[in-house]
Amino acid sequence: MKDNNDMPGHLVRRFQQIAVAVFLSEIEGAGFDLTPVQYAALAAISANPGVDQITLAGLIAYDRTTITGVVDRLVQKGLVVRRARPRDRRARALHITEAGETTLRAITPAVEQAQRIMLRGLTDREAAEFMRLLRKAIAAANELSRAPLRELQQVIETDGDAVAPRDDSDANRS
Amino acid sequence: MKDNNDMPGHLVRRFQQIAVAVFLSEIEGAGFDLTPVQYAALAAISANPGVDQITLAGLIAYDRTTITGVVDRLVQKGLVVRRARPRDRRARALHITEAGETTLRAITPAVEQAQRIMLRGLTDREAAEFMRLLRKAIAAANELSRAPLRELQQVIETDGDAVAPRDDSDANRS
DNA sequence: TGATATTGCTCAGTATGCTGATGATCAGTA
DNA sequence: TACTGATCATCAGCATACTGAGCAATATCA
Repeated sequence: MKDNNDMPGHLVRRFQQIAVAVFLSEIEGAGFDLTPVQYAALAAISANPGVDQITLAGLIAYDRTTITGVVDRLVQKGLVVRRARPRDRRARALHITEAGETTLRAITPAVEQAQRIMLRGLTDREAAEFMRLLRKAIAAANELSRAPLRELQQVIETDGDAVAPRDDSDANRS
Repeated sequence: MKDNNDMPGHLVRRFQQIAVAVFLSEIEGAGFDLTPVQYAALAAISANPGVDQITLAGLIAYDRTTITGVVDRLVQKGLVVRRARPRDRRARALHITEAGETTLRAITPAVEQAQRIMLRGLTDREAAEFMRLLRKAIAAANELSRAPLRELQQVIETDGDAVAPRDDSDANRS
């Protein structure tokens, strides 16, 4: 029988566990209280003001039912606001607040430090190869989970803000 | 600002998400209902009859508070039994049942197939390198999470059963 | 326009993972 | 033996993730 050490699934679970612990430790050390998931969502909202939750979920590969709670917590912390979108009252346009931007800038060093720490066992060359292989494996299996990564494909209808690039003209690709 | 694609933490979270989805899909396709976490625990109990929960947790790097629920579910499914250990009434000696062994044997092909599918984007050579890097990175950061991997180091005191290889004579190794 | 399909979001329920606390038991020692 | 500290296990509480269901609003097409 195969050993756990030969199971990519088991190894990845273990590394993910370490990655989360390192992230939380660094963020807390910097005086903040934000999970990896919340950080990724906050950064994505900052880069795409006015996104709706479904689109946001696709950008960072979260499940649509998970994103609700994550945004709830970001709103509760005052880092994000949900606004109604006049053109589509189903959607909630997400915007980062001043406090959110401030937090995002302030924790970036800790976030980057965390990435280095979790790879401390690898040389720079190995780390680069590791990430290349991860990206390649993920790309080939993206559609196998319920929450695949989705590129931004159309202009986001906001309530007035400038927004991320969108292109309805190529709506006919697979 | 760094992109998500440059963050090992984010990439690993995504791959882990895919790995779990693939595992569940293959297991369900084979007609069983077992999570990756439950499978690893079941396999570890099978290989180490009579282990207590803390030791089991160390063997597969689970948190001690998580293992309780996992074992609960395995017991509920009739795959594992908890027995009192006469020499230490704090501990619960875990044993796999007949049904557990049968299940374990029956799902092994699906488990191995799942490992192949999640790496389908990589060549054999890349897959091997990927796992080597994962193992190396994990080894260097093992102690950074609350639930580090712990090798089996002493004889398990059971309630009469034969037990995992144990050797008190070399108890003085690191 | 009216019926249907789709979309954005939320909720209930289940399964990890973690923090921190508690209870029961055991080991070592004064 | 009484005390102290360590160990095994569990629990409450919180944060992901997912399945599946349902609601409201929009889009589409006959």
